[in-house]
Amino acid sequence: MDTTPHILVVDDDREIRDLLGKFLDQHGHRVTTAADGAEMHKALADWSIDLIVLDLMLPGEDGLSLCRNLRAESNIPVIMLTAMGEDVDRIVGLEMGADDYIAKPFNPRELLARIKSVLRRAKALPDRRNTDTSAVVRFSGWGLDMNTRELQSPDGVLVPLSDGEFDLLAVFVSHPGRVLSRDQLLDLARGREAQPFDRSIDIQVSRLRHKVEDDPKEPVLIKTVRNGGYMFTPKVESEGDNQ
Amino acid sequence: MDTTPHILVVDDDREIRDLLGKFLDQHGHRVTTAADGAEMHKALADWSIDLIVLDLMLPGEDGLSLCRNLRAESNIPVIMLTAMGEDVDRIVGLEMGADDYIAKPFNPRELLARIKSVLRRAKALPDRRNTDTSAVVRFSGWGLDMNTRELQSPDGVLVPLSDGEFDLLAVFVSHPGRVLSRDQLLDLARGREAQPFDRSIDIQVSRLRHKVEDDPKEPVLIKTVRNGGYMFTPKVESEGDNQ
DNA sequence: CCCGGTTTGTTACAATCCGTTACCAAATTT
DNA sequence: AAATTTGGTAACGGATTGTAACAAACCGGG
Repeated sequence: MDTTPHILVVDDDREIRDLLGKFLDQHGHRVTTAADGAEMHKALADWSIDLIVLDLMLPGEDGLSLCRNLRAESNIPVIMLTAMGEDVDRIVGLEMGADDYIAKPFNPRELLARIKSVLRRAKALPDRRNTDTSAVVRFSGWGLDMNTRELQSPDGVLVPLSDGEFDLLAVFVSHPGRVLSRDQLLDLARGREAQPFDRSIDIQVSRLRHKVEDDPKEPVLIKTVRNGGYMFTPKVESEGDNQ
Repeated sequence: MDTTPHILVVDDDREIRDLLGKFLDQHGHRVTTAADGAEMHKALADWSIDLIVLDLMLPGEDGLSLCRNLRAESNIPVIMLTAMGEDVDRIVGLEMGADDYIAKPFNPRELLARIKSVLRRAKALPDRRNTDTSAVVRFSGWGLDMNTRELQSPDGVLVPLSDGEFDLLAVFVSHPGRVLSRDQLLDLARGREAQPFDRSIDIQVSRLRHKVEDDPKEPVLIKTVRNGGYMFTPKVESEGDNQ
C-alpha cells in the first residue's frame, strides 16, 4: 500500500516552498508547506507528519527556537535548512536538536538521501508524537485503551474492534469537536493519500458507527459534516495511566 | 560518575588517528584508536565504546561492510569519515546505516558538534550491547531471564523456549507498547532481511503465542496490528540494574 | 560418517479484514 | 419537481494473517 512519508516544509520563501514541495512530491513524498511557526503548528495538528524540513531563518519565532520546542514535545525528526557556509549556524543547529542540517544552496539528491536516512533512523525510535502518556481515554461512558487497543462500552463490555476501526477511532478521540476531512482522516489513521473516488473512510466510519452508536442511522458520536468530513462530538477525558 | 563518552577512531592513516585522538581528548572525551577492522573489534571487546568514527576507506574489510556488521550486532552509533566531495559515497554510507558522516578535510569543531548530536540521539535508544549484568524481566506475572534464557510462567513453571523463540520474546520485552513491523522483528531478532513472502516471523509469533498466551486464538500479550506488525502490550519491569 | 530429535522456514489453505464497486437515499441545486 | 451531488452501506474480491503440515538445516552421539 501507499504509505509514502508525509513531509512538512517550513520556509518563509514561497519560491523555496513551492520548489521543494514539487521536488519531494515528484520523488514520491506527500508534502505540506508552512510559511511560519503558526502554520507549522496547524499543519502538525491536522496531519500525520513524518519529518520536518525547517528553515533556520523565519519571520517571528525563528527556526532554532521552533526546533527546540518541537524537541520538547515530540520526536518528529527535523532537518534544518541553513544559509550557506556558516559553520557557526550549522553547529548551533545540531546542538539545538536537529537531526541533520543541509546548507543552501543544496544538491536535491543529497537532501533526498538525508531525508531517507533520517526517516530510517527515526523508525528505530519510539514514536512520542501522540503519546499523551494517558492510556485510557473516556467519552460518553465509553473507554478506549490506547495501549491494549481495547474498547469498553458503557456497560463495561469489551467491544472487539478491527485494527482499522481502532486506528480511526483513535484519530477521532484525539481530535474531538473538530471537523476532519476524509483526506485528513486517511492521513492520520492510515498514513496514506486519498485516491480519486476513495470511499474507504466512509465505509470505515459506517462500520465504526455500527459498533459504537446506539442508532447508527442517527449518529450522535460521529457526525457527518456534508462537504466537510466527519466530526467526533463527545467530550473526551484522558485518565492518567494507573500503574 | 564518570560518563565522558568513549570514542573509537578507526582510520588507517596514523596521522589522522593521532590528530583526532589528541583533539577529542582535549575536548573531554576518552579516545581509543584502531587502524583496521581487526583492531576495531579488539577495541570493542576491550572497552565500552560509546561511538565510532569510522573511515570509509580501509585496508582489508572496508568501512562500509564494517559498518553493516556493527549494525547487525549492536547499535553503537557510527560517524563515517569520507573522502571529500563524493556524493555517491556519502549517500551509500548513510544508507548503510551510519548515523552521520563528515567529509575530509573537516572542521574539527563540526566533528565535535556531530559527535555531540549523535550521542544525544543515541541516548534515546535502548542499548543493545552485552548486558552481562543479571536481568530478569517481568511482565504480567511472567519472568524472562536474559542471562539463562529461561522463561518462568506465573505459576513458577519453567517453560522451554527454543533459541529463536527466546530471541523474539527478548525483542518484544525490550520494546513494549510499540508496534514492530515484521522487518524490524526479523532484523532485531534474526539480524537478517526479509525475503519476498517471508512468513517466518508470523510462524514464530504463532509458536510463541502458544507458549505464553492463555488463549492463543485471543492473544493478550502479543497483539497483531494489521498492516503494521505486532505489539507487545504488557507493562515490563526489569529487576536488574535500571538507569 | 550416519541417525534420530529438534528447530526453523516454506508452502498451502482457511479465516478475516478492508477497499472498491454499485446502488440507493438524502440533501442540495436547478 | 427534476436533476445533481453527496453520503450510507451491501456485497464481492484481493490482501493479510493464523497455523497445520511438510521439508530443510542443525546437532550431538554413536
